[in-house]
Amino acid sequence: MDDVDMAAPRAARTLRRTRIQEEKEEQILGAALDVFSQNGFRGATIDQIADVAGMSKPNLLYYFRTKEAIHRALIDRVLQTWLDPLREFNAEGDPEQEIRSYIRRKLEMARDFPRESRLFANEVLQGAPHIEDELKGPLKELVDEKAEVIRAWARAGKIAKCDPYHLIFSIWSTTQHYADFDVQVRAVLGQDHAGEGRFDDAARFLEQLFLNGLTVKRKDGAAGKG
Amino acid sequence: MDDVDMAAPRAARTLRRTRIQEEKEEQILGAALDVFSQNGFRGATIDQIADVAGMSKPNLLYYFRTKEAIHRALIDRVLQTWLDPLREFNAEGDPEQEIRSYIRRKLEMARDFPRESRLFANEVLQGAPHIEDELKGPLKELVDEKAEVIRAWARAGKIAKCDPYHLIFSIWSTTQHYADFDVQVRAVLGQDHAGEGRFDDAARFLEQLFLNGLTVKRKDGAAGKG
DNA sequence: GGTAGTGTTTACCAATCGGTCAAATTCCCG
DNA sequence: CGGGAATTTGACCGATTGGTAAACACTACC
Repeated sequence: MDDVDMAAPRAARTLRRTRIQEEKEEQILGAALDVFSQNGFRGATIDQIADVAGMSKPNLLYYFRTKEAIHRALIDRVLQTWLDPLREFNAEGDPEQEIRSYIRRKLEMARDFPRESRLFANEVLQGAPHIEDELKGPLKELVDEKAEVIRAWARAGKIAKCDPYHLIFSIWSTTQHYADFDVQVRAVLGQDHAGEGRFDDAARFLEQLFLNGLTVKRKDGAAGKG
Repeated sequence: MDDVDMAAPRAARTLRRTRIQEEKEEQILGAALDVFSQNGFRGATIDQIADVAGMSKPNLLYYFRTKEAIHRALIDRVLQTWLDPLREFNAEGDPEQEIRSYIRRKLEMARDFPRESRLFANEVLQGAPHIEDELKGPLKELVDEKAEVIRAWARAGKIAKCDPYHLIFSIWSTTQHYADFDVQVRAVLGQDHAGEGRFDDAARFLEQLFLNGLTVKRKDGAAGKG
């Protein structure tokens, strides 16, 4: 291999990564997270990212040769940590407790990393043109694995029988809602919920919902369908 | 009022609406729904909309003077029908049945009008710059009203005590998920769920979730928290 | 302290963006 | 069929888009 990969960012063609490379790439990815998560891929511009990153456009393009390259690097980095909560889902643990803490962890991520959530939301919403492979490959495999865990719990009578895939979807959607639709949530709740208490309220509600549902528990246990 | 409103589309400044006006505006809004729902406001272009609508850009701009005008007309039209299911939420009905049919109606809309769902999702995700007033005004008022209904049901012991706002959020998020994150849902479910059976599965799962939760119902009714 | 990369900037490019204009065409009604 | 309004088009505009070229500045290392 005589010729270097000219498609890679110029800074990556050199052997050793310099201090400046680390710093600038960090700046760029941070700015790109801001811009891509707010405008989606098509709506984001390199100028905008360069502006937020505090550098000139050609300087930015010295580190990432194209808009796609920035987006890809960002997706790759974020996807890793994003699926961690699901990976921690433990087959040996107590089912109710596992579901409870999964919900809680996902809510914490919605609260602490809303931009990351919106980055994916934008991408998937717009047809996932850049992450199709990740969805059909690693993501599907991980979900398949965890779905089997849930199914085993249901078979063992530890939780109610239910479709494990739709259970996972419902946990994703309810928790990520507080990041992706934040402005709507805050608009509906109004000024009095200005703080971050809505995340605690959401945690309480969702734990109740997923474990007990809305039906009033009757003393004689007649709540089951007749 | 001598001078006409020059900010309005030229076609609207005339008194009688022509057949052609009706038809072309319909074409444009249909195409705009396609394009805006897939790319968001910033990511959409007039050329693209004109192309999908099968007309030239100047011709399109004869009916809607700006990109914002198309978007606004689209939002106004769609927002009306979008909130219908929530409006139908009936205080006098049976709580469990009302929640059940609300979920079902929302799922049907996710299945039959995914573009409309994605239009709003894109808009809210990107900070709702064009519909802030609608969220804080009419939407909030409608939700406030229905939240009071739910609260009354809970007080009367007809359903479990819970935060009505987060209940509504969770119904929105779980149902719209099947429209907004459709590609992800299909990627995870795989080829075997290629048809539209996933909506039926989702309906079954969500009804069970919202009414009974995941905890196994015990004969002695000990499922309630101690 | 020179020099070979490494990093940065200015100037620029073609393509696309939202939008305008005047001329050409079509439609509708008497 | 005639004529005025409604509609459509091609040519065009300045701004912005993603990206490039080359000169310039810096920095690390001998």
